[in-house]
Amino acid sequence: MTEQAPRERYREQVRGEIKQHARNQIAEAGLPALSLTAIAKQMSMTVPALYRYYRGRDELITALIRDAFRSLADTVRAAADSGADLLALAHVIRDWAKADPQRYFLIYGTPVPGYHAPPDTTAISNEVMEVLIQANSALGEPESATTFHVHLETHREWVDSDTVGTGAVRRALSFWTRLHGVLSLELAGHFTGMKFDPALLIDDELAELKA
Amino acid sequence: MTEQAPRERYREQVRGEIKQHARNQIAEAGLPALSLTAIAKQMSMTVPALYRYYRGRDELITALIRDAFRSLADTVRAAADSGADLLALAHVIRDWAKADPQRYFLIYGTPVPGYHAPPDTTAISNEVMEVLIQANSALGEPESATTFHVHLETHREWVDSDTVGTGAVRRALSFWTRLHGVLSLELAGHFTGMKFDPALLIDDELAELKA
DNA sequence: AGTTGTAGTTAATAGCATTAACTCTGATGA
DNA sequence: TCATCAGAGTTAATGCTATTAACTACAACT
Repeated sequence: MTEQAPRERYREQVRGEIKQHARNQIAEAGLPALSLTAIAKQMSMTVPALYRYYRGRDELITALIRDAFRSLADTVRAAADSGADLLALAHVIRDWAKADPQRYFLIYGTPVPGYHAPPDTTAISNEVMEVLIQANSALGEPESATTFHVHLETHREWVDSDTVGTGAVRRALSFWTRLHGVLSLELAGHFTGMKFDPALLIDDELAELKA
Repeated sequence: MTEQAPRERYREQVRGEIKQHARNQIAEAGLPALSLTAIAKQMSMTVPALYRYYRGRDELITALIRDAFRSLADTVRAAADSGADLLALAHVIRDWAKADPQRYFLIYGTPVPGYHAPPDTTAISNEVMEVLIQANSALGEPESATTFHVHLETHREWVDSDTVGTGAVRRALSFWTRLHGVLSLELAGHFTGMKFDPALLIDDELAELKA
């Protein structure tokens, strides 16, 4: 088997370049600013040439969303594997988000009413959740069960591993929603004017999580 | 002083109609789907005629954002004035959001990098926060101060009323961020597949708030 | 060496926002 | 009452945007 790749390799190369330009545009001016025309101009190509690499604007965006999820999942898993505790994990995610806020919003921002992410993308999303649940399984189960805990007992089919306690699932959900709550408002600039440090609020919110 | 209004009244009437069509479009297909062309068609007008009423697409969006903030502030204040407790307040906000998710995202969704809301709009946003702080001042101050609490002591100039305790401010922030965390993920559909009831998660998250 | 697929082109279509220049009409002041 | 003036609405034009179709040229493979 010789190098049957040169054609395919070039293709992947160009696909990557297109995505890079797209990422830059989104990072600078948001998703609405993503323009195939602008990308083509930057690459010294004509616009229709881009259609050789992506079916259209939507497929390009979908690819970017998938990449973003992949990057987040890898980052979170790497941190968890190297023994980061929940607080450290939270700050790893925050750092990832702050490095490129629009990438975070690409994943967790305003949804487009019609749009449904392809199955492989939601699978990656679940990966993140699985890591969070695992990270939360270190702490034990609570002695007193809250209403939601009881509710979760009978609504946790979506969790892959049966071995993990419902308390861990519940804490993972708290972790995720609390972190996202602070982080998304911070990234969206809703705290500007209020001069406190969002990182400290996160610390506080997650400290209470252990209770 | 006679009826100097007919002209001005008609103007306000049309401005309202334009906004209504805009709201419908956004509710159905998101902000990117907002099209002046479509609005003009629905109103049997030509597109440039709309420019008599709004400087352009951006000013129309700004007006919608202001209206959304106004509606939320009024809703929250009304609930608070009629003696709703924190949990009830949370569900009032959730109901408001679920009635028109895209309106919620218009306010708290993905930000446009360049965009800064006009001062009068951020003022309304502060109104909401003030109500939340007041609602949280009913509960007393905690005996033990967390790190963030201490931090907040010296970073609360943005709070109008000096009489309210820092604990109330901290709880208001927790309330807001926890609610937004769950709500925005729910509205964005990130819980679909996980079959639990987000309302119960909110109850749980806010129950822990009292601690 | 000829065939075939792929990258790239040009040309065309259609939708979008925005501005300029114009017309008409209803209210207002002399 | 009539002239004026402002505002609503029009048409026309500009310049973006994405998308599709039809074509060309080249490079790989048989």
